[in-house]
Amino acid sequence: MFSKSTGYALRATLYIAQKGTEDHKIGIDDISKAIGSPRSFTAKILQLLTKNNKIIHSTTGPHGGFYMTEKAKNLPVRAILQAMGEDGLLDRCILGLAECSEKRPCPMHSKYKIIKTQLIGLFETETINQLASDIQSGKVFMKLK
Amino acid sequence: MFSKSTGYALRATLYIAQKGTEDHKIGIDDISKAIGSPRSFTAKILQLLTKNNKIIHSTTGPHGGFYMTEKAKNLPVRAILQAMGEDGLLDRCILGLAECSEKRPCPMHSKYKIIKTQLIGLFETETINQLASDIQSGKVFMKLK
DNA sequence: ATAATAAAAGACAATTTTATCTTTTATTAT
DNA sequence: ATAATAAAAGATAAAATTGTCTTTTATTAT
Ligand code: FES
Ligand code: FES
Repeated sequence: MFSKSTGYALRATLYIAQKGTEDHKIGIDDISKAIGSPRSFTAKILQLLTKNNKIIHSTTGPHGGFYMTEKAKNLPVRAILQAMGEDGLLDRCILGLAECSEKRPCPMHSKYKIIKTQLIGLFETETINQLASDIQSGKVFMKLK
Repeated sequence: MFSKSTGYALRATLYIAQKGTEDHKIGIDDISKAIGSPRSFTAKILQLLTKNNKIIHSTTGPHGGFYMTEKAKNLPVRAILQAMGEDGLLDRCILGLAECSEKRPCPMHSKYKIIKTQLIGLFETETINQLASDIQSGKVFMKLK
């Protein structure tokens, strides 16, 4: 569905939401180990999330690291996709046409749009901290390998 | 969702299903113009579809080109994904975990699986010629640009 | 047989995505 | 002030995807 990068972004954000607070920040080393992603590459991705949409925050230096504000934790998961520039993917034509629209629908459109609506709804209604607390409950998981 | 290649594969196949019969084969030039895809690249992709799963057939020489048997036209659209090796995509974890399973579900799993089931069902139940005839009815479209 | 046609096959190139490594900058604690 | 820490920034590289171009092979019609 999404790119590897966006997968890392989603999982890293959920991890930070779980463990990172303003007075207990999480280092990139911890994060990349926890979610099973390449360290430096993940660092780049987190920079996007701090700059573009301020989903996560970071500080340098000792005791520095990544964390999220309570406000940001209440954002829908979709906000992460937006920060990664992959939000549009949810709206795309499943057959790869330039755009998915009612005006020039592809042969899959009428049936796919119902699914698409649910998909967008899912990313729109689920919040980052809902998912994060589900992980902490121990019933769901997030490590790659 | 799918790669560009798979998009071309889907659209090319639907075009061939519409226009190509054993005594009126369709040339790669015609196909790539019709669906708005790079000619030579599309040719490669069609080779996969002829070799791997025999979804489409082809002959060389004058009056040669691509066509489909009636049997193949009754295949589900999913068969095209399979031939392209992207069938697994439908089953993948939306957060990018190594596998999507009930045993180690990600935090999106329980809600996503309902959508996923519909998605797989859609590709499984829609047949190539159903979509192709919808295109011929003129109500739906398939050109990239 | 020969020429013409069209896909198959192969070589290569451009682009995008993913990944690694090094240097710099900001912050903290001593 | 200085050393230590950790992210930011930058440079570079590997891998995968997408795209182009040329040559070969198979088929048809003359
Ligand atoms: S136009 Fe193809 S899914 Fe909407
Ligand atoms: S495990 Fe993530 S969607 Fe099933």
